[in-house]
Amino acid sequence: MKEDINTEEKIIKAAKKVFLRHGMAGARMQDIADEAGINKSLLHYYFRSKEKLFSIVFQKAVNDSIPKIVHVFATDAHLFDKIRIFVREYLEFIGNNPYLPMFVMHELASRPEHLQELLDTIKIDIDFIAKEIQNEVDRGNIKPIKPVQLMMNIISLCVFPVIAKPMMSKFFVPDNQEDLYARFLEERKQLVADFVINSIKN
Amino acid sequence: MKEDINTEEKIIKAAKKVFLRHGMAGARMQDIADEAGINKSLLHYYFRSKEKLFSIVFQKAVNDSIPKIVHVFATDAHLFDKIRIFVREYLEFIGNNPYLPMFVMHELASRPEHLQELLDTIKIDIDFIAKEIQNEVDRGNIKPIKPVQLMMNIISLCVFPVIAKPMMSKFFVPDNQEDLYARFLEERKQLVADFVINSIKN
DNA sequence: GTCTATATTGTGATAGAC
DNA sequence: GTCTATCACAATATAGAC
Repeated sequence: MKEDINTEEKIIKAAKKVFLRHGMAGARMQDIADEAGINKSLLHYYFRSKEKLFSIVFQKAVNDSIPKIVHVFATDAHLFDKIRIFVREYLEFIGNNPYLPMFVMHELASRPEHLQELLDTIKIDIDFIAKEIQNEVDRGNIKPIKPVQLMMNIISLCVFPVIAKPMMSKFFVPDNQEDLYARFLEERKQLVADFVINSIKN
Repeated sequence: MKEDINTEEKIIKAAKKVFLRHGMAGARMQDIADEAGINKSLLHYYFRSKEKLFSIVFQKAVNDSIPKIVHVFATDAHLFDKIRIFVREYLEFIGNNPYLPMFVMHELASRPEHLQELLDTIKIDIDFIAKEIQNEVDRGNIKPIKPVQLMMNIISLCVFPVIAKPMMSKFFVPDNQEDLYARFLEERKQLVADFVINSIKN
């Protein structure tokens, strides 16, 4: 059974769920306690304050989501294959964590001064990806495009449709059917890579 | 001078600024009053409650942002030209209202039950755009793609880089220079349309 | 470690003078 | 219409028993 995990882990898991759905300002310590099945004061016993608890969740969220971008590109496959694998894996990951990107971006936009330092602890190297793309351009293997722009395009095509679901499903899916949007996203695991590769191949 | 506008307008303008940055839960009535240069109780005199004031701002935000998507496509230009014009105009619009898309999406994700009814008042017809794209596919003028997927791709490529700025600028722009990201976005007014058209043209 | 009870503060909302 | 003063309650945080 899952009841065996210790209280600290239970709290963090509950806090993650509540913070990701409602953000720092919208989250309630009572809701986190309820979700964890414990008393409110225990939250303060384990973590001094709401802010401290939030920091841990936020840090975890960033650590979980950002590095996912890189590891596929550290292989020696062909660029197009890397793009295909990345899109499939990243869409899978976001599909399982749909609130994560919006949470991080909303908090960063809402109070950048509090959170910039937390971002600064992240070490991530995208230069080697940029260099690989630039090489392909220089060799004439793909159409000219700035590496960062291509990277941004790929990430945009993956992330946006997931975070925009509540807005878009009304207009894009007849009768607002839940599972239809899920299928719409599923289709994109193949479609997005094709779309990108079509655009840059010579 | 701008001081001539009446108090009601001043309040709505201030409320928009504060709500868009911090969301419903993060916004403070005191901050809205300060921003409008008036007293806190005046807010309740003009608008009964925070929730009421929020509804007005949210409704305006949706009305402002969604219909922008459509009007370009109601002309009789070539599809590729429509895409070029749309991308340029929409990126210009979002550039001037960078907090708007995130605000709407965060609120919708955070408390869909409260806001779905506000969304329902929006009447918008994207069917004629879908039909036009489908026609181009059927005639073999562009590569096969589902119209809604193409539309989603275009919107993703426009919106995401703007709302993700606080997260992405750290990794995509050396030394986190403010104006460099602005130039990065400026480039996309040309690049995004090229990227899309390259991908679908036969 | 976990609970109940309580203190403290923040914030939306109202009353009433002008 | 606009202000000052105040209320009422929600939410974070702490004290102290067990």
